[in-house]
Amino acid sequence: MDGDRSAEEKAITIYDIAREAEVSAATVSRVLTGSANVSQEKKRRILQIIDKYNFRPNAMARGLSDTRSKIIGIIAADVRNPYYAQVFVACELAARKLGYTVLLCNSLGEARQEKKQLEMLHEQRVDAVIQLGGSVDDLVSNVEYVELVNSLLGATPMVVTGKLDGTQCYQVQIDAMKTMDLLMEYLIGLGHRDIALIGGRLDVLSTFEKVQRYKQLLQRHQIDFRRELVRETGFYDAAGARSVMNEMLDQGIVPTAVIAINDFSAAGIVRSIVEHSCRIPEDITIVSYDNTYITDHMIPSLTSIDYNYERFGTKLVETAVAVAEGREVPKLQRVTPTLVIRESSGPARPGGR
Amino acid sequence: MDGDRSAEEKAITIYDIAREAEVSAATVSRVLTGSANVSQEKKRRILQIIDKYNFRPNAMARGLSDTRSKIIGIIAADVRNPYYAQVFVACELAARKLGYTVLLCNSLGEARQEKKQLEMLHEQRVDAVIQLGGSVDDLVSNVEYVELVNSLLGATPMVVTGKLDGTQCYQVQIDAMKTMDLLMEYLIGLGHRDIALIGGRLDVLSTFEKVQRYKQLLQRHQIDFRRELVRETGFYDAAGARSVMNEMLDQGIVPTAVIAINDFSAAGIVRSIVEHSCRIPEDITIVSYDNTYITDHMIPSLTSIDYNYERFGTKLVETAVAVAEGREVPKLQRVTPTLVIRESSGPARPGGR
DNA sequence: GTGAAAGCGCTAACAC
DNA sequence: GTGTTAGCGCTTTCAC
Repeated sequence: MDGDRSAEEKAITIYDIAREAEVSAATVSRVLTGSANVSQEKKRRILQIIDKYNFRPNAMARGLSDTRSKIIGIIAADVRNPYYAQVFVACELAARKLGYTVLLCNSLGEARQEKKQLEMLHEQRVDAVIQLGGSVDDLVSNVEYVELVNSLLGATPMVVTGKLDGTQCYQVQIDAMKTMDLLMEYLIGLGHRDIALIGGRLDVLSTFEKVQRYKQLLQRHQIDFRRELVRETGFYDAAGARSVMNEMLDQGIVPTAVIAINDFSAAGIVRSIVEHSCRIPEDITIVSYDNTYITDHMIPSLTSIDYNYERFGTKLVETAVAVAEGREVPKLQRVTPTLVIRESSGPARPGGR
Repeated sequence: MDGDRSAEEKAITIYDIAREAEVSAATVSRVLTGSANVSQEKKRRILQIIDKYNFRPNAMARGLSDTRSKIIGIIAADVRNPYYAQVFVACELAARKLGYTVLLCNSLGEARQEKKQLEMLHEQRVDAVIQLGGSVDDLVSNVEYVELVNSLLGATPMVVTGKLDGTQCYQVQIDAMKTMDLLMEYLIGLGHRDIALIGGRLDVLSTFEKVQRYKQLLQRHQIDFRRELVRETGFYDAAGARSVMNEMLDQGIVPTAVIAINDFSAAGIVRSIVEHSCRIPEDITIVSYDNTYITDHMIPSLTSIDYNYERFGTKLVETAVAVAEGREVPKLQRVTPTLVIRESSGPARPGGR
């Protein structure tokens, strides 16, 4: 019957269904939305025809009339980073439960892309946007982006995992201070005093907060802060962390423990340590952030900070949906991290400092 | 001025712009789309007002009138798997270049979700759907899904990374045979004859093809096929591969090389080997599929098959766009894999079999 | 319970 | 060049 040119077929509409069922389009719409009662008989007829053609209402037409797209836009820095992938999938699952769909964009760290994507999501009339990382991680918010967000905020509520100074964005943050507390208490409890902190950039909010907290905690435990033990790499990847760790060890600086800013960095650090013929955790303990599956795949497996991705995603989406639907939500919410202990950490080696 | 209830503001439309610029809506539309000439003066006025309000045309309304959404839907099995994450990002980048946006859904291996998502994408009137993995990987296609796809294919063209028997889907496949050729030639060239193949499920098309090819190649090189060296795990994760490898080694079966069905599996296999006090690659060589970043993060780093993700994504998207825009494209295209050699592979140990 | 008709925001003929 | 006018495919009053 229908050849290969089937792409040329006129799309079937609610009117086609109505005509064949010998009812009005309004009635078809009623059974589609369940917004009003329809007689059993007609309902049955309509449903059957819908099924016969595998008819699906055009979401654009629907969106035009009721102005709710039931779509949540998500701007992530890069889903190839398993941290974002996990948050994203958690969001998708949570959204699904609430009857929403998610639309994902990757900014790949480019501020310009971020702007374009936010505008695109707005054009798409998503009901809300969730931004995971990117410029909302900046210690000092980009003015241009703030302006754009402010101009769209009336139409499109936003929830971010960091902050955006000068905007009314909702925030769902991981408690960065708390993550450092967990790590440091654990390490210090194991007798570590020479604790390095490696990776990341200080103009990233969460990294900045971690370093601050790290210093506070050293002080609280009366451990001298050694500037040479804290190293930015500028990135959150393995290569950067590896070369910085190499540098450190080559300088004869050998901490008993190192905190990696994320699992990727940890991978690089582990390699550096192993190549310097040190054992993990006997000589050097290593712990990290994010608890992505990498932690399990490495040898030794990695002690890491977990955020409970499911809860994190749920909170992000619930907040977005609540705001989109006009309900009250606190402007700032926090997610509580936990520590997952694996093979890469142990008591400080006797020789210590 | 505008308090926190700004969400209640009426959205600004093309008519608002037109009124303020003292022109007709059509003229505004013209400058928006660039579809016709408008006098410099009016154009300037309009642009300025658009900018003033940060106005963005409603994509739904636009989509309703011209029936092109400029969106490509992507159904992936699970972006938390870096293989899919890499393909997806490659698709997103390629789509961006062609002026398209991508909408991602994760089926998470649930056939029911896949159906729902395909229907949703169709409701959204995406211009095409790209399906990465999931049921299109099945050796024998699911009848129900085939039916659904066939009913939608008229409206929504599909391109898949596997196949869907009984449909007119476009296919962009990785040449599975070729991947095995690369691996086996390399290993046999290094003197390996006891080559294990571990992980995955035989009812997955690409895995099935790999096993078939594996057998063919053994025969061609006059190496006896040893059934005990080929083990399905049912999954593509580390845990499954690890326990199967443990089993094998505990039975005293010690290949000189093992091919892991993907990088995750390789991670599990490496752990098993290390825990059995064997060295890699001196005692056992290990190679795998996908060349995700894991390969670089492991110690030793992993020799793996790469697909050139950028080219793969580009081909997927170009095919989808071409079909959506009514251009001719071959029904079946192939992507050529390459072998990336790292630390985990080397010559067969003398003791061999 | 059901149909007629208006309208959502835009684009695309069609006149002028 | 520019305005007028139909739709695009739905939902939703408003009568009946």
